[in-house]
Amino acid sequence: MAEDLRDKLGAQHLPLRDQVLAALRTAIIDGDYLPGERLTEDRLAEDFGVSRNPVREALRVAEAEGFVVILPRRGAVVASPSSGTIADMFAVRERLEALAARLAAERATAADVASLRALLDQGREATQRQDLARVAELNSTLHLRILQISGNPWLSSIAKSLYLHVQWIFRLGAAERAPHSWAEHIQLVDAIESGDGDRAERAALNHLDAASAAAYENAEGGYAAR
Amino acid sequence: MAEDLRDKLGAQHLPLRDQVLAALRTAIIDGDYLPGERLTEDRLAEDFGVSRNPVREALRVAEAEGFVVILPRRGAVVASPSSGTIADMFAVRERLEALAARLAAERATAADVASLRALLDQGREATQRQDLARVAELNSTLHLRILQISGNPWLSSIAKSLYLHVQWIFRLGAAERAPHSWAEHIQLVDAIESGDGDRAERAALNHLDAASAAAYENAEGGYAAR
DNA sequence: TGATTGTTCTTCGTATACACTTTGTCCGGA
DNA sequence: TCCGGACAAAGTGTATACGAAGAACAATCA
Repeated sequence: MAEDLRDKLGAQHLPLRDQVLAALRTAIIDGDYLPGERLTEDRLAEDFGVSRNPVREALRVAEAEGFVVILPRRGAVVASPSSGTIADMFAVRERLEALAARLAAERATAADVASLRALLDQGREATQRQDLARVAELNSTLHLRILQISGNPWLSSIAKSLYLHVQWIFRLGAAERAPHSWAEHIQLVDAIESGDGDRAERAALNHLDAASAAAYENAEGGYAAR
Repeated sequence: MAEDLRDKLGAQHLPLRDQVLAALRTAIIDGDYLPGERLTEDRLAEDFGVSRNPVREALRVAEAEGFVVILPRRGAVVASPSSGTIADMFAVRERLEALAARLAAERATAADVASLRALLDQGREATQRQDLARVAELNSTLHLRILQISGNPWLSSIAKSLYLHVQWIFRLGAAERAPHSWAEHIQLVDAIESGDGDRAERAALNHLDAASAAAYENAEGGYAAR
């Protein structure tokens, strides 16, 4: 949404609130703050070495993004993704990523495809090295790249936020599926390169189905603390 | 997302920041603050009769929702929806509302259908009275109700936010299409009542196509002030 | 004319204060 | 022992003030 303005002037200054937000997100995703855990403003301020104001502003955004729940007069707690909402999430993600794949197929330039191919290569290599963390990282990068190629800012920003939640939900456990899913990625990029929107959409749906099934299995374990 | 917690205790206290956010959103949607207009914290604080703190927190959320753009060290301006992003918006909305219609068809209870029918009746009546403002309002209510019936909180919250932007984009101009779109609404509710997911999805897509075409025509005029 | 400088506006972050809620603890009485 | 209320502690919600730094703009000077 209007990135054109954003990098005019006054850019490159990262307000503290944004840094706090980023730190808070990763802390939640990484499990440093567990679902259900109470997040008092003072404590966060101390953890991040800032005053209460930046923390408060970051918390409001984190709430809008669904990472925390704020109870009036009672403060914030880390949200708890229930297995019900996992299915819901994938239902939405399926639609969105299918659209992204179609748009990407219709709009991708040769350079776009090349960058996707490069990611695939790195992924294959990392898979051989059994470097699962790296594979997971490349996995995210690939999906976000496709979103970017789709050229639809709404799609991009919404799916990006969803994607963060996906990572949160199975930061553990799903790693072992990564090598498997990489084969599906190749199909997806092939389809995008072909420029065939229908085919790309089918490939994306196929991938999402498998991922969703895996997530579901994984979710049976449960992760909450409370 | 976790509304179950929300209405436990400490509820019913609406923090100022939420009131400010609501007021800000409607002010932007209603065109009181025009796209491109500068929003200084002091001014907003004065306009709403509060201190700067609640305003700042509301602004961050408004930014996350895409209503304003914040330039570091320069402040906030009302976002400008370009006709490019209108098409993008409808592309996303199409997918999401199609999903919502399908889920609603699959999950709607008799009471749900009855509430939709009631809205249709009110809409027909308002159309006869030529009360376009009321028709537009009922239009929103209907769509949001379907989202709610879908029972998917992600879908609901994302689509709701998109919907606000739709209203923003043609708060004027699209009103005259409302009576026409009402016929499509009846098709949609019929399909939901039938419990046939495919049919509901087709009805939603049909409706969205028409709305998107109308929005596009309407958008040619342009609305920005800058 | 064009570059530089200085002033002003505004945001950003910090600190502080205080009212009000919620929560937890303690104590006395049944 | 158990209950209930008083009381204190913790934490949020809001307001206010202040200093630092960036950005915009006008005035100045070459």
